[in-house]
Amino acid sequence: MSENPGRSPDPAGGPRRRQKPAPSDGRRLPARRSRPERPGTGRIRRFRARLLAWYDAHRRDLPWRRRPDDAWAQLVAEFMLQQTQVATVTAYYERFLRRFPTVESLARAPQEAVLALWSGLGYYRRARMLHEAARRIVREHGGEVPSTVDELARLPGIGRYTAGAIASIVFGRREPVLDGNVRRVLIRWQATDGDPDAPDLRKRLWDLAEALVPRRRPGDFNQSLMELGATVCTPRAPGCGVCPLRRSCAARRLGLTEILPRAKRRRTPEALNIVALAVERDGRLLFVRRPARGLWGGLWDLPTEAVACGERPTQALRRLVRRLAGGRRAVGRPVGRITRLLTHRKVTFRLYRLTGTPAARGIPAGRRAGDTGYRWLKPDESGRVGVSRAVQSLIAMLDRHRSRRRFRRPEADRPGRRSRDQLQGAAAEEAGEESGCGTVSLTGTSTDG
DNA sequence: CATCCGTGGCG
DNA sequence: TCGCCAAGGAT
Repeated sequence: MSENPGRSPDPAGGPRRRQKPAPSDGRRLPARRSRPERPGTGRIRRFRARLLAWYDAHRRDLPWRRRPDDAWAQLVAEFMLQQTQVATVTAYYERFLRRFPTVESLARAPQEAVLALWSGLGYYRRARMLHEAARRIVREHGGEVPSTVDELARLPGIGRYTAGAIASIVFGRREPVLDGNVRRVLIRWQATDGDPDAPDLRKRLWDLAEALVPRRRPGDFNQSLMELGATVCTPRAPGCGVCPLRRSCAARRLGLTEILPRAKRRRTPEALNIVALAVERDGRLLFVRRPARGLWGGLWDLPTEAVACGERPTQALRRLVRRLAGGRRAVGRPVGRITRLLTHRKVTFRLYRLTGTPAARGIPAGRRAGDTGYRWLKPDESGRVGVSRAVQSLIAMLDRHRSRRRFRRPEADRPGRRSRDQLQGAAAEEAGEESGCGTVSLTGTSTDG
């Protein structure tokens, strides 16, 4: 055991060597050799044992852990959990599985129903890919979720992480996983400097994860790593005092837990201004379908128009109304505005209500290029189709606006009683506020130039 | 390889 | 308020 020729990467640099301090000035630590791990070295055995013992004592009771043998349930969970936190997913998970308890049930379902249950969860392409994966599992695998990483990774929406997770958690295969949590844990454990997204570091981390995962209980081990990252080895203020790996953690020894992993630099989100129009007729609201690709792809949307750089929102509104009403004269009354922060965009919606009932009669006179349809929905029906959180907010704002107008007494109609949204929307409208520059054209929201 | 894709929580 | 991050994958 003193010699381990095939063993690597030793997180501490070697069986007997001490960990070299990680430079905090941005230099990288010397690259370590990464080769497949042979099981059984003392350090790695301790790592596994401590982590698994901790997991057995502290694992959270999560919905998908209650049916460990249900490959379909696990697959759904893994799709939902991609780039999404556990707390967010749990609200959607049970409802989705109740509606689609089997691969076949999802494979048969119309895309509309899938997106409706995904509404608000984000990254909607995942829903379409899960849908397609279910169909292919039925068609090509007899309805059984495949058990090897190679087969899994050929399915849409399944990459190396998800394939490893399913193979290990459901089928007990010795396959590693590397997600954001595992990456952070391992980077801290070995006090690795460098860009976590750099390919060479990624490869080394995959190699390390591969070396660490045991033959026995690989799924539990992988989950324990992720669980540790999610609950103890958190990005900020990690709970090192209760960490099962604290005795062997290089970052802790070197006082680098607050520094590692090195933060990614992100661009500041780009400002994007959108006018949206509420077109009401017979108690229904007009929705248009967004193009399948791009932002909020395939979801239903209110009619929108991008505000060009330097343009007043009202100009875009006029353009939108003209396009919808086929040149008819109609006006939009400002309802309010909302702002959504996306990963790399800050989208401001200004909502208007179309006034003038005759105008709504001829709508939609034409459709935008890329739109695949439109429909009129009653308020209680909007939950049945896929809509983004932004649209949910717009609808809620419209509802508040309506009830205010219906119930308020005239003397209550003073600025102090109006919501901030409406006030801002109205103020912006009156001021003829211009859109900020630097906006890009939103896919599917072309200015139909 | 870089960029794109949503949303919510946290300090 | 604001930046960062999350059980990533596709292009």
